[in-house]
Amino acid sequence: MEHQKFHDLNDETIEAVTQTFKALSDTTRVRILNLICQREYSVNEIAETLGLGQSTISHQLRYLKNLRLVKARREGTTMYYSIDDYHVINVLHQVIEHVQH
Amino acid sequence: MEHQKFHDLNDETIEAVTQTFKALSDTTRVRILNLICQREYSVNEIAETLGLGQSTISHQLRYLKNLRLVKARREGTTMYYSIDDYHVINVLHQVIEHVQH
DNA sequence: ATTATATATGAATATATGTTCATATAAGCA
DNA sequence: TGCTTATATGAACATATATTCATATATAAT
Repeated sequence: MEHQKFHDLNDETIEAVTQTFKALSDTTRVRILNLICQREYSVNEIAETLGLGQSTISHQLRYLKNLRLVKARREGTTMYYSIDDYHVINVLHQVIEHVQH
Repeated sequence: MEHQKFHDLNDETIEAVTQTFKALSDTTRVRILNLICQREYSVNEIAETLGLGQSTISHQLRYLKNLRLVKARREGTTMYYSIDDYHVINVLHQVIEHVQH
């Protein structure tokens, strides 16, 4: 098993790595990402589906959008959010499956 | 690209997943894991190599040990720590490489 | 038993983070 | 313009978290 691959990590790399994992370390954000990886969802759809407040979802979507994990599309007054970084989603799914087995 | 695999996540799964990512969302813990994936290290070796206090390292090693990401071996008064969960280390390395490219 | 070395632990502190509330902004329609 | 709907935002609050300091524990050696 032991891969033994050691990385010389500079400060920027470390920051980027921990920032990515931080995005996946909150239950609300994980639930949002796991939901919208099916299809795009509006803010209200997400809030209703997850049973959380509109403001909470909006704040977390901004967080995820700043990290370019999700992207937004406007249609009238409605904003549709979808996944922008499928590599990170892949990592999320890996850990979900690891935990479930 | 789009995998479209949606998981029905119960509360326990979500907690376990976010807990795993939380372990990887701190710079000190990432540096510890990245270091000891080469070989086992003592607490002082880790502290000196990373330029951090002994207490800081010890606290974080306990954290990682509780999650069974690392394991400890005693030799006299010295404790040697090494990786216990290579699947999680693999995830860490994936993200490191993703960030670096 | 005393001393030295290595590690662990608990309390305290400072900082970071997530949610809520109230309100602001933006778009569509009468 | 005024009204409605959808979303975004900022401030406030409560909680979580990482580090530090002082001290405790554990093992070994003299």
